[in-house]
Amino acid sequence: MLTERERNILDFIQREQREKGITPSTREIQRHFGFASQTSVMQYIAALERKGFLDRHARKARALITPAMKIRITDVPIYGQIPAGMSALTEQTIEGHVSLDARSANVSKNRGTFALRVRGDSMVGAHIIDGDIVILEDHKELHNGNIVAALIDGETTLKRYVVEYGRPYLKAENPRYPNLIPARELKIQGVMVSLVRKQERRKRQ
Amino acid sequence: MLTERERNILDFIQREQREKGITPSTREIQRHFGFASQTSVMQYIAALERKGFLDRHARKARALITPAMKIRITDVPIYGQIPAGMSALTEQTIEGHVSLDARSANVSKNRGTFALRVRGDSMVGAHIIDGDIVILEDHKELHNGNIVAALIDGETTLKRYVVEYGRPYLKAENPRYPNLIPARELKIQGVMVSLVRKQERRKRQ
DNA sequence: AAAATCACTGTTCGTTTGAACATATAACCG
DNA sequence: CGGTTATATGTTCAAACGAACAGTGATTTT
Repeated sequence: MLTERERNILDFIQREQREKGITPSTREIQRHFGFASQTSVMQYIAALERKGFLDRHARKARALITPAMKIRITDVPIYGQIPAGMSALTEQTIEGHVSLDARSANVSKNRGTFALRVRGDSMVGAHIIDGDIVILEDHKELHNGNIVAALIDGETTLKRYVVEYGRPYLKAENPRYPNLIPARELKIQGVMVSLVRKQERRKRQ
Repeated sequence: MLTERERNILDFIQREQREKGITPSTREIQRHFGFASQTSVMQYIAALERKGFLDRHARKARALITPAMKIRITDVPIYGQIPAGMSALTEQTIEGHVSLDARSANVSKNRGTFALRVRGDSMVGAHIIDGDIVILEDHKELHNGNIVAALIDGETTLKRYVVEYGRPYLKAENPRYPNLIPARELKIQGVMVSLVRKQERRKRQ
């Protein structure tokens, strides 16, 4: 699959990355192997990329990516409270981040993925408790029975989206909370795709 | 230790590295934060380096190194069923992996961290349901009330560890399941530290 | 025998990138 | 009030870097 030279160059790139933390530039590779021309390296890199052993960002410096580091980790921002309209989401309102691999979080790429820290116990019936981090996606097809983050009176709440007799409403999964029937329009901010719970040490809940 | 701006910039660098595989250039950071001058970024990077939150190779492109990067994401193996004794954990019994950052998963370094896919509804009272992935740690101090994975009759079960009148037993968080009082010894395989739930699309649960 | 692949050289181009310098403002501290 | 720190702006420079083009020669494949 790979020629010896290609193998050596790939090894060098990976070793450099492990040891130095950054991938070598084409000229560093050139120097290490004693090439008189940098073009040689360009050709090897192109070959490695074509064969799928290397990924890269074109026209950027030190932008080689070795397959070892290609674990698909998604970085999801956690919002304490989502202000009116998804457009207003800025760095300022971010409480923190959760990072987890796309598969376990069941997130798709290129969808607006965000997270909310759950407050209160209005969703205990769906086994979502206070302090949980719920991961949601914008631009996702909304189905009956999905758990959603919705904007009600300028506040974001987590509820189950239910359509009954053709009319949608928001259902709390706790008998102590009322269902919300939208007066005019229902602003859905995201559909729940997964949940992360950090277990507290002492407290029993 | 760090100012808010410094923190934000460090976060951005780490996030970019995880998502794109390469660290951002100073001008990319500049653009992201809307600085009019690239010098601003240089100052922040110098500050972060001075304070020990960032390492770098001077005069090289994209040569920022985030020391935290290397430890942040933990790769946790998911076991379908843990066979007798932790020593017997092999690759064969691994169902998959979850990767998430140590902070959100609240895992410590150098502890045996592993995950279990929950089967059945014996822990619904603790809001842990069928299909959930529970992340546990071996070698963790065991406290009264912790949720643990324990080995009972060659089978691994998830239960709450309760000590009453000086005697430990395993409590199911579902009235339909009996508590387990250990006959001889209680083999605790891990203490729950966090939970990941993948929300199913159609099914309402 | 022609075509393709492998393994290079030498040179040029233009962008990307880190670095430096001078300057400014607002907040806080003693 | 002066000194320090945090937070910037605007400009310039040189080095680093990826990319492209036009070749050469040896080996292997068709």
